[in-house]
Amino acid sequence: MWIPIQLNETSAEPLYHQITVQLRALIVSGQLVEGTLLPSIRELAQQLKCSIITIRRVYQDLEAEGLLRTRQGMGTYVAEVEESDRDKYRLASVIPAFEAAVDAALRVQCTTAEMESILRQAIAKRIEMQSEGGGEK
Amino acid sequence: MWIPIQLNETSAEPLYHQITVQLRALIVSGQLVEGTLLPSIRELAQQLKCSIITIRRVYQDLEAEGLLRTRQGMGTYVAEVEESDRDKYRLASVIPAFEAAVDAALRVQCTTAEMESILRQAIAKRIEMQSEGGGEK
DNA sequence: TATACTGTGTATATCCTTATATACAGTATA
DNA sequence: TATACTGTATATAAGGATATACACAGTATA
Repeated sequence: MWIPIQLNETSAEPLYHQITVQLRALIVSGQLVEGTLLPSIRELAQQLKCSIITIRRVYQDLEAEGLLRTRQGMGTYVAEVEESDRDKYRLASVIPAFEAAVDAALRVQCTTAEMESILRQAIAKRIEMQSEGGGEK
Repeated sequence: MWIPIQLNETSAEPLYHQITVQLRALIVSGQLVEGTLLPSIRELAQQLKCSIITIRRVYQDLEAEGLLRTRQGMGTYVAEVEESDRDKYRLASVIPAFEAAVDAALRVQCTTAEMESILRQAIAKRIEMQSEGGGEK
């Protein structure tokens, strides 16, 4: 089984983190449905040209978040998530990022209006980059 | 000269970074006016109970950003910033933080409306914490 | 039960970040 | 010019993050 993950070798962002973030997004957005059997750590390690221990770390981290379920000898599956918990998982990575941004803004006395304006510009910029880059990271 | 900087010893955030962020905010918000002579690296190191090299790094980083001006033997001053460049400096740390937040949000298919809602909640939460904590970090 | 898959645990190499000491160099002034 | 301040340069200690190899253990099935 092939998983759409793109690694940026030049980035300072660590391998395991790039993989975790992208795999989490695939699960939490529903692109990988509940119960799906993921590739084995050796298989995914081969696909991404990294060590199986790196993949194991990713699977472990996501299991700790409750997004994966792993059984020795059998493999790793996408966990079943309560419909009601869905948004909690979806936003678990988003909310802290926004809080950090607000912190930075408050430190330099940004007004609420300014933050909203900056947000709109950031969205515009990113949407634009997405449509340009196509499938790129 | 005393500078209002509070360090959180327990935090994982490195010393030099805590100092940089708070000093930058003091400058960029106008609480330290242009031309002000900052405490010497030895003086501030003593106040914050850290090495002079740590303070030097902070001054160097902020000088690289254009916020400080330093002269061997004389000391370190708050740089004069063009009124027109003021916002650029103010927002230099804010915009990347918002872009990172938007990236995280787009990865899990957040809508613009969702992001705006999350932003409002984050602002509410932080403002509340600020007023509770008084002068705390 | 042999085989060929799964995940697991331990031990380790490598690199980067953080923070430091200490000796050096420029500036002002008594 | 001696002194007492400024910042600077070099070298290094200590810790954590990242990534790995390799030997071990569970599961399914021919």
